[in-house]
Order: sequence, then structure tokens, then C-alpha cells
Amino acid sequence: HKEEKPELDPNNPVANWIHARSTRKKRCPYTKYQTLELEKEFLFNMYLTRDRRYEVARVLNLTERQVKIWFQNRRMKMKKMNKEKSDSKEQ
Amino acid sequence: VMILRSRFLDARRKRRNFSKQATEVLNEYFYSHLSNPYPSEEAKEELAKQCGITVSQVSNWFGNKRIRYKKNIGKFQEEANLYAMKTALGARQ
DNA sequence: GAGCGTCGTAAATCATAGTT
DNA sequence: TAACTATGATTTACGACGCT
Repeated sequence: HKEEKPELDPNNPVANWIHARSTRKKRCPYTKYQTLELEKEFLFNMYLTRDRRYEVARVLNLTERQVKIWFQNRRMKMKKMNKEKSDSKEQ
Repeated sequence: VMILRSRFLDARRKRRNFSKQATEVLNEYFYSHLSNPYPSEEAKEELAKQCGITVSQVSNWFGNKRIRYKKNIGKFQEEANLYAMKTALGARQ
């Protein structure tokens, strides 16, 4: 038996939707504790100082990069929530 | 206790499936732009209006559709043919 | 010019609606 | 009505690009 999977090529549109990095880290859901602590920190201030980032990362056993990105995503989430709130208010 | 509470507050997720007509409109766009199914912000707004849903919901729908289509093209073949035919017939008149 | 910002997205996962 | 599946929403992780 040979291959069967690929099915790519000529008329496979998916091939053109570039994106997708092979070196990307697999998504790893954070624990309840980690999320709760991150939320508390976010409540304290939406933007991290370098020192706070280091501390939060150390305490929660995450990398500084993960903490940085979590805050970026959290700010986007807040923005989206605010938008929904104002959109529903008008009409 | 905290854990149960946070789970409880997760009552945000109240979902309803989109109407048949809305799904129809979204699928028509998706399959007629199969080589680049990434609607612009303006296109999303137009689709949202036609479907009676929000722009965010349109984005979610396309995100889900792209990944699920890519993950199993075979499963969507029939649907793809259906919309391709529909588009072809529509273009004739 | 290293570094953090937003924006749009992929992919995995979650929660539940819908089906068998 | 208990599984099981489909589907809409949310959560991690980046690339692209901006600003300072």
C-alpha cells in the first residue's frame, strides 16, 4: 500500500492559505490557579512592568514571554468586551 | 470553592446555532472564495448584517470553518459541490 | 534596533445544542 | 435519555507590522 493522505496539489485551495508554522509551540491551557493569579494581576494594572512580569512568571511557573502574551491577549479580550457592551447599548 | 465559583461565572457561554439562512449565506461566501476565504472587515460587516449576527461571530465562523475544512476536506466535499453548483446556477441568471 | 504595543489569525479546547 | 457529534466561543501562541 502506498500513500493516500496528501490529496494536495492542483485544486487544493488549502495549500494557498499559507499560515501555520511548524515550530509553533502547542497550545497548553493554563491551570485555574495560573489564570486566577493572572486575572488578579491584570486587575491591578493592565500593563506589566518588566519587574512585575518577571515576578509573575516566576511565581506561576510560566515564561516571561507567556506572561507578556497573556496580557496582550487579555487586553484584546477586554477591548472586545467593551465593544460588545457599547454596541448593545445603542439600539 | 473558588474553583466552583469561577466555573459558575462561566455562564457566559450561552450558544444558539445560527439560522439555516445565515449558515447558507456564510457557506456561499466561503465556497465562492475557497482560494482565499478571508473576508475583509467590510465584507464581514456585510455578512454580519445579512445574517443578523455580529462581526465577531462572522470571524468565529470563518475561523472554525477554515480549520475544520482543512482538517477534513473529504467530509466537506458534498457541501462544497452543493454550493459550487448553487453559485454556478445563480451566475447564469 | 531591541522591545513592547495592537490586530488578525491557527489550532486546540471548551461548553452545550442537536442528533441518534 | 444517555451517548455521541456538530458547532459556536474562548483560550494560547505567533507573524506582521507599528511606534518609540
